Amino acid sequence: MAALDLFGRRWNLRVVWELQHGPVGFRDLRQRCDNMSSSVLRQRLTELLDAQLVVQQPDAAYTLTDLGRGVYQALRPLARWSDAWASALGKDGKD
Amino acid sequence: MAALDLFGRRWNLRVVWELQHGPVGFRDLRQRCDNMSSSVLRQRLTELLDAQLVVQQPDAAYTLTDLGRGVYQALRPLARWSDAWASALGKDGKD
DNA sequence: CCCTGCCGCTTCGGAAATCGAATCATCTCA
DNA sequence: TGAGATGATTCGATTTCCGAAGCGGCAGGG
Repeated sequence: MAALDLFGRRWNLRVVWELQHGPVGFRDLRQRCDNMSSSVLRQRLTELLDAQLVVQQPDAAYTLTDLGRGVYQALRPLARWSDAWASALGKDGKD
Repeated sequence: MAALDLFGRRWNLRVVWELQHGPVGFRDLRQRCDNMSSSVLRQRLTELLDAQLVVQQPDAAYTLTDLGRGVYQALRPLARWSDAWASALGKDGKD
């Protein structure tokens, strides 16, 4: 249940999601995340570092740990579902 | 990506998760969700009703739609991962 | 050396989300 | 009628988030 708490915070899911592409620097990561607030990004990264989902390389770039890659794997069904969700809303939700 | 936005809100993941057990009334649901704020629960339910993940039965109890059950299915890998996560933190994180 | 530019990161004031307790209207049962 | 439960709403206080400015460090060029 701690997972639902960790990922219930505003950018954590997104940060892990964006980190899939490999090591990314702070400013790059911020841009990938829709230019989210740098203060919040730092806070989220601290949480993810603490949760051992992310590590910081010697060159200061952030990257997923094995654990973090596991999250990404576990997130893929959700991504697949979101497609079904989008098409379901598109079909009968005439807004 | 809209999914990451919807589920990036504070209790949405948890509410869907708790709704898996079947139709639940407002107050019961609130208790299951760690006695979250009733105002926020109402807000989240409105969002989930709007997203067609949840419907309200004639007796006013809330329950998942097919779409909502799909989310729960998509969430199960994440739940399985969280076990691995917990044991990984338990092994080398001596706190 | 000094200037410019990029980097990770921090600070801070205002805005927005969340909390939590009180409250309302309704329904049921005695 | 009166007590108790329900779904739902309101509102002030607290927490979180935002976003822009700025810090120190580290290159490269003049």
